[in-house]
Amino acid sequence: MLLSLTDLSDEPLQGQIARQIRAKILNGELVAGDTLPSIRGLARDYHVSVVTVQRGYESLEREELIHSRRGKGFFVSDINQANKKRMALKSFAEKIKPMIKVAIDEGLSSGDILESIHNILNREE
Amino acid sequence: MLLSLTDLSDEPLQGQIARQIRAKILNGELVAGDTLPSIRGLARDYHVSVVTVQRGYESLEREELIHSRRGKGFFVSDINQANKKRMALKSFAEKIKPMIKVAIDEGLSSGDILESIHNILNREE
Amino acid sequence: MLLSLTDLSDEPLQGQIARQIRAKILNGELVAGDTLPSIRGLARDYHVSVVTVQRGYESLEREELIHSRRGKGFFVSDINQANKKRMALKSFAEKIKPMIKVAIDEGLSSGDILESIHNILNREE
Amino acid sequence: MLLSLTDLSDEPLQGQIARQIRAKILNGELVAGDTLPSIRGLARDYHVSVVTVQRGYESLEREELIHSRRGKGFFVSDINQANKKRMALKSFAEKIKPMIKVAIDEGLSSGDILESIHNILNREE
DNA sequence: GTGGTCTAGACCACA
DNA sequence: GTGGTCTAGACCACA
Repeated sequence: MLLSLTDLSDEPLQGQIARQIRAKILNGELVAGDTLPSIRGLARDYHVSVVTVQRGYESLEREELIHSRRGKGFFVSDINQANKKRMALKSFAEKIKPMIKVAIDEGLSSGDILESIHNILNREE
Repeated sequence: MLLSLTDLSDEPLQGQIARQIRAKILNGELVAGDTLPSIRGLARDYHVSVVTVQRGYESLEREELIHSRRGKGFFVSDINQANKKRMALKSFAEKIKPMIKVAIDEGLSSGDILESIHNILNREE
Repeated sequence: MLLSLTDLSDEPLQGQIARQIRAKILNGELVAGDTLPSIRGLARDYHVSVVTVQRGYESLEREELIHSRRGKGFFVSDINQANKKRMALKSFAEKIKPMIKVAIDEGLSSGDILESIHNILNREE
Repeated sequence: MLLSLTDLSDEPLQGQIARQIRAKILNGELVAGDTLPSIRGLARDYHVSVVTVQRGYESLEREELIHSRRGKGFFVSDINQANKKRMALKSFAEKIKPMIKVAIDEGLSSGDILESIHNILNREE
């Protein structure tokens, strides 16, 4: 599994691990039943602590995106396509909502906000 | 000055102070030359430490939204209307960009994202 | 007497008053026996506190650049030309020395420093 | 790391810390990737408060001379040699300029000023 | 009165 | 272990 981890970012390492694996599951790169790298292997490969990987996996487990089988490792759980999209949308909306509140408090209009998002989307393409 | 501070949030108190005053300046509720509450007064009124208020004010000072006058207190700096909007838009875009990247990584389309924002804006109104 | 006082600067008001009058004495604009504005008059004209002016005058008194006559006000003291230059040079050297130490600590050479001063002098002219 | 801190000086402790570490970075004594003493370690060793060290480090962080890594500590950032010299020169010029203005106001000539600097440099060597 | 600096503790998330 | 935030006091210069 290819991850890109850096301790220069504000984002905690455990969060980077969870986020990148979560994306692979939600966008279909990883599918139900796929095995995840072992905690120790991933820790070794990326020079991070076993505890750090463990905490990343725990987040995904709590979101029911992955599950562990005793002695066998971690596996991608079975989530149907509709649910995946629903999860992605829900987590996006939850993160974005407070930022929009702040923007409105600062005097931006709905139009300003939509235009800004539009511009970002165009640049991302 | 009316603020709403809580230590139940993940957002640091100093950040809550800075954010709420920033909004009042950017949306025109506070204008150039207005005085801010004294550090000690605000600390007393909201039962937070003097240092906490000071750090909030320091952020705003670094953003050049406010400035202090020796022995007199803090004052709202002079920023023109165009600049206010530019600042609000810039900070919004900067916060929102990484979240949009994540959403795209998770398989959401531009349409999904715009629709989600649209829904949030409608509910906020 | 024309002064330029601002509370936007880092320099205290009392220091601004002392500095500007000191310059007028050392560069000959004010000469021995000249009267200084009354403390209350200066305070009124420049919208600063009487205490602030008083403290500025006290600095100059301690430097023996001015003296008060009971009930009559403040007067410029008698200092000969050579002494004026010596005083200006001494205070310049004292302020500049620690800055030069810092510059050398930061790895600048004597040449770097002299060149920088040279550039500033050219621009000031 | 060897620092010399004193509360007898007018210079704030946090400023002394920042200044001395800044010098070590700019003159090459500390290089990119070097670790700084931990905030708590330095506070203990020099009998100053954790907050004081933290504020010193914050200054250097804002100047982008150092950066922190979560749970690991502070590290010297990567600045190339040319930039180091440019930064040292710029900060020197900025501090020195107002003092030269004062000296000129007090009637000193460019020659007086250059000679004074020259004398100081000779004594420093 | 005001802001600026400082102390000596504390609790938290993260590695 | 590390940094980040916070408290409840203190003393100072300045207006």
